[in-house]
Amino acid sequence: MSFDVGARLKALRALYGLSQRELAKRAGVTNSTISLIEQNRVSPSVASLKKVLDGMPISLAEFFTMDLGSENKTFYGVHEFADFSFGDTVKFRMVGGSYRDRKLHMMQETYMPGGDTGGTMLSYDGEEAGVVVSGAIELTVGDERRVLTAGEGYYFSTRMPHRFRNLGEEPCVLVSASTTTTFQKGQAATVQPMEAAAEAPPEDPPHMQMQGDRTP
DNA sequence: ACTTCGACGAACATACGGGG
DNA sequence: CCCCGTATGTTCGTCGAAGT
Repeated sequence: MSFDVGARLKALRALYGLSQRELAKRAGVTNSTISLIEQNRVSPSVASLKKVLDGMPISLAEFFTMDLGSENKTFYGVHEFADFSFGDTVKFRMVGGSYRDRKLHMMQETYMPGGDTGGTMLSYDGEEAGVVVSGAIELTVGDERRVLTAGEGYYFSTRMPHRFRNLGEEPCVLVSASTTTTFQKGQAATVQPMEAAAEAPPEDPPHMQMQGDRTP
């Protein structure tokens, strides 16, 4: 993938003044997992990366869009979406990634055959709805599970543990919208530029309001 | 159609060497 | 001695091929 997940994670970890062990402890993973991700020697799943980021006050969406600046433009061309992917099988394109104080999270999601948000079910505040554009996707929400095909849709509370998987043989494309920003635990963070992190980690980590429970 | 088995990758536990 | 990041070996789950 083109996005350097490892480098960004490393910079963010430095930004918040955390060691690999400290972040691992907060996230509930091992330090070696953090190390492997930072070296780009593994391609973490959506669920795994979210779990790691739970150790810091930053969402998945912010993780991928924090370098896009901030501008309230209205129209977005094909090449003006925020692209991020997980391995080679799950790709997201978000419109308005750079929109200031964004309240809505609108994405075009592509799941290649075998594409999976991860074995660990996702769960966070908010609601999400979507429509399958092409292909088929298996959606598990709580105890419910269904394969949705083109033209079908879904709407659920993202507090419910959920998972997307493409069990078919052709890519699945869907368009989704969620309240706040998907994968987000709090409001938009004020994150300092990556250069600042590399040069001198701030004494006070960027502040953001948290909604979920979190160990200090 | 179903089961078995091997390959593969993610994640884990642990050990190692470097730097203060 | 402690903390750090990295390396290594192991476990586990998934997937596809082969056999019944």
